[in-house]
Amino acid sequence: MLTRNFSVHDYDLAGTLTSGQAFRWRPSGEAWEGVIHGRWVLLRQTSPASAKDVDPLSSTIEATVAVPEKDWQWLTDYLRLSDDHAAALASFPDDEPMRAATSHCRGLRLLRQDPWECFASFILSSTKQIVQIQQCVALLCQHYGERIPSDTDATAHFSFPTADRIAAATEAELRLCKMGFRAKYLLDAARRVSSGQLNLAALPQRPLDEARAALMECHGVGRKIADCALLFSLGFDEAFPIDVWVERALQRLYFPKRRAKKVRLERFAATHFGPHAGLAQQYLFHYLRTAKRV
DNA sequence: TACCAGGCTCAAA
DNA sequence: TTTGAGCATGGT
Repeated sequence: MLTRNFSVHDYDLAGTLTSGQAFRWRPSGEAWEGVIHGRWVLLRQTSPASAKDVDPLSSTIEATVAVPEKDWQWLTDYLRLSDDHAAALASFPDDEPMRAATSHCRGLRLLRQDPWECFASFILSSTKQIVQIQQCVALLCQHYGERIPSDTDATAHFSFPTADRIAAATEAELRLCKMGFRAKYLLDAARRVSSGQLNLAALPQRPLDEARAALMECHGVGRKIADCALLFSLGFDEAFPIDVWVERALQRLYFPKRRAKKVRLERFAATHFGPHAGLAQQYLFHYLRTAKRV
């Protein structure tokens, strides 16, 4: 089967794919083109024709692949279609910033990406704009990924390179992908994963603090990058990455009168936002980046 | 031209 | 413990 429809509720596909958690999605007309676990995928969201008895939040995500699939669980997992989104929203603190963010970014969701791809991508993210991260990741895939089939083949598509493949490269070679000083960081992480010194697949079974510490053993990986990998790929829904945008949001919305240090914000986030703090964080991030005035 | 970007390391105070 | 320079690169 090359195409399958998924019924969804309160799901903003475009907002989710462009909210800075994944870097390989490109618009293709009304649809979105990307690569998930080495498969080329085209996703299109369609809303039902307006009618009184139709839930306005219900819609369909149509997925098209290039190679026939029997089992689509990989896509259900990636898009987290089985999540109880209403319960997650209900767990958020009932305060004005969260009400504004959830109202403005209706249907925003978390993705569950491949751990290595997610970790490597965020290693490349430091002091880069999202557009630049996308360009850098695309170059990395072109140089070190495997070419994969798509529906048109008008443009080449590539898988995300394995840690083994990147570990076999040199820092100078990686720098050709415009990653600058991050090349040595990516190489260090790839070597640790490739050698088995860092076992990403085992991290979900460990406590949050231990999993974070394991990732931060990699040179160039601090708490922010580790938390992104934990939240967007390893199933730690309580992880709360604090980057410049989220720090700005927390400062402006929760500590407007006095400047709070990063450690203070981390402690606040760990207790204030509940078991789905990571999703709350994504709402604040996307809200601040897309709202005209906050 | 100047500033900034989903940061982090390292040295100096 | 805290602070700030430096790191590559490209967009605005």
